[in-house]
Amino acid sequence: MTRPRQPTRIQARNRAAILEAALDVFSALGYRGATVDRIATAAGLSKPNLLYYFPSKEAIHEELLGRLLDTWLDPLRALDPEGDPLEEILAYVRRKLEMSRDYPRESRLFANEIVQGAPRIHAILSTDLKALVDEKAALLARWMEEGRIARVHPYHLIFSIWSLTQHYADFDVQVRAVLGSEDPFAGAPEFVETLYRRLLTPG
Amino acid sequence: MTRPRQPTRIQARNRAAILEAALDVFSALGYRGATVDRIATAAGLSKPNLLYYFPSKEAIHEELLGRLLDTWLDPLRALDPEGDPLEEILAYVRRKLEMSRDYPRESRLFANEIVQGAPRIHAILSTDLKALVDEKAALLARWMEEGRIARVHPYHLIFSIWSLTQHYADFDVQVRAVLGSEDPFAGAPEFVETLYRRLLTPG
DNA sequence: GTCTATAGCCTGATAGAC
DNA sequence: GTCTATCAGGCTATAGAC
Repeated sequence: MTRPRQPTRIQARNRAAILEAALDVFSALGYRGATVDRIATAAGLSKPNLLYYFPSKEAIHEELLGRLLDTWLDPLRALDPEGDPLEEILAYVRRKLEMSRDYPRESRLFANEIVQGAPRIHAILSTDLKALVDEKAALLARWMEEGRIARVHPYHLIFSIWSLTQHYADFDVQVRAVLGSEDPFAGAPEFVETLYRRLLTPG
Repeated sequence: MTRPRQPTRIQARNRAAILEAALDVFSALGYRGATVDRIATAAGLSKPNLLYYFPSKEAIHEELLGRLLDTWLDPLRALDPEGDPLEEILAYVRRKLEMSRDYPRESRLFANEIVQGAPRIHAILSTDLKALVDEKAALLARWMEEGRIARVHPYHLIFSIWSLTQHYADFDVQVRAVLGSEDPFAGAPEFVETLYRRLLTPG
């Protein structure tokens, strides 16, 4: 009853375990700091066994990045031209903040990659990502021209949302060191909502 | 005419060259990605010769971090209780943005360290950095109570300044990939100034 | 599919001549 | 002070038994 073409349940489970473990290790130590042995142990496998499922450390990293980039940009894609401008933007900000809270490893995986010059995803950034941002920046500019939100540089507006929200994931250690016992995600949502309301309310 | 206690000119020059080269390499590749050989070559020295000046790769990294952290926090220290609140904050924001433009390597050195959990400077973050931020957050809170700037969470206000300004250095590749040929630092100062004016103007 | 053993490379650091 | 040569350890990846 072996199925030679379709991945077996064991294969699917092991590949998933490897990717989960790799996300843990890559996001915490960066590409160079992560070792195959460490990922394998975290996934409950031996090192050669891990390399039976993926041809190389590089391949695991690539698959992780590609697979997660899409999800990561979903909230921006969801920015709806038909919705209320300010509410759409605030929903985007909120969603991004929730992702920093709930998926900090994903955020740090990208942060690690980009701080070091994005050697593996640079092509995607200047094609797919640029195209998406161009589209949404045009939408923001239209809303501004219609007077429905205040006029600011649309690209820098998007950058500000990225940086403000991802900061809580990427610089988590620093934020917590400064705040002490206070939970960062207690005050953050109210702060960013206030910020974007005041920045974008027309008039 | 050798001076056994005082560093000679050659020593001083070589140590400086090593630190300069190390900043280049560490900030671009992270601690693990940087190799002693690469730093040595960039400094115009052989690997053993570099290790004549510094006992280890770790020692170079530590000296860099310690030496730069102070400079990095100077703009926050300069926040003047006697000045005009909004203008003081805007000056701080502007100075931070200039540092991202003029010293992006320093920003990325810290970003690399912090994203990976700040293993080497965590103690400093929760003592010195926390103390400084506590002091300045108290100042901000006082200004808010006096009604001289609008009321927001002072710590998150500081985090927002850090993240917004350093984003242009740390995520430089992404920002440039999205903007294409447009210079990020053309639109950024006006954007952040508008943002903080609208956020903090009382009323 | 999973293991032990190991090849082969790279890296941090040292030895020792000059 | 600076070099060449080299060691010792850690790493990715593979070989080959089961």
